[in-house]
Amino acid sequence: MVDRPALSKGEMDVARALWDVGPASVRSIHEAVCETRKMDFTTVQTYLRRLETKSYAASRLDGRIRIYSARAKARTVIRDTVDDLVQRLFGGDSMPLMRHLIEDGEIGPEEIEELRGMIDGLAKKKQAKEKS
Amino acid sequence: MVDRPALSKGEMDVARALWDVGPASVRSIHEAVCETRKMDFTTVQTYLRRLETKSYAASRLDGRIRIYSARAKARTVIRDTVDDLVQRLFGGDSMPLMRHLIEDGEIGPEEIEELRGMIDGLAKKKQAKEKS
DNA sequence: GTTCTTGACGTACAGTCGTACTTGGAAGCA
DNA sequence: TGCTTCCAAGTACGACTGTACGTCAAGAAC
Repeated sequence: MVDRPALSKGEMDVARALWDVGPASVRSIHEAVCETRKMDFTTVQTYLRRLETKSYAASRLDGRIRIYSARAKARTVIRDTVDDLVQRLFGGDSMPLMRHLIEDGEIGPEEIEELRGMIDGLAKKKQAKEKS
Repeated sequence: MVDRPALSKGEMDVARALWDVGPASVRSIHEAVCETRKMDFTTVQTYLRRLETKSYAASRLDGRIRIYSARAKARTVIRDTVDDLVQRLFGGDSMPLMRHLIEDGEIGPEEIEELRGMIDGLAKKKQAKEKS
């Protein structure tokens, strides 16, 4: 895959809105962004342009309206971003982050169950691999 | 507590080294940084100066050697950084991040046990709170 | 006491980021 | 058809980042 320059914070906010609302006009994306955070329309426009030059987004003109769509998958970007953070903050070991999330995060009872499930699943997968 | 401007990536690399080696000369910190990543001596110096103006570090002269020490606790910085990321990437919900870490991260058998323990602990704490 | 080494400190400088304002054309409406 | 509104596109610009280089003085070595 392409190796894209990392996203800045502001760019990430806009990218998230873009993932949320799917291919959409600047106006819609602007509205989506503003649900979380005030930002001028033209600022969003600028960010979208930058996302495009960094190959995180693509756009086409539909009449006189420009429609932006995501080019990079959210999952990939998230992976890269998190990996980078884990690297930088903990030298690559993700356990401290996990600890932090479990101990300081707001986790409800349902989520606790989900976590248990995920961990069991992981354990099972490990065992299966070991046998083979 | 003081509200400090956020750390940039480079600053964070140096801050981590500073936390690791404790109060130390630029040279020692430089060496520590370089274990993970090549960086010029004077670059480290510049970052330390910036960390100081941002109140993440303090320094004193010991003879003609300047000794830097951390002023912000690693824990705090980590919390702020992670919270910011979670906010930006998932709108504040930390579960997706957890999912990512569990599914994509390198987690050994021991760590699986540790995670189980942490989750049990959390569940117990929740229950206790509910009763009161 | 002249040269080498080590460090602090000031300065630099291009690149990126955050945040817009401005201009000019297309569409809608009075 | 002239006025108003919407949007794209260009431009701007100070702050922050990454990455150093150059200078100057203190101490070490000879």
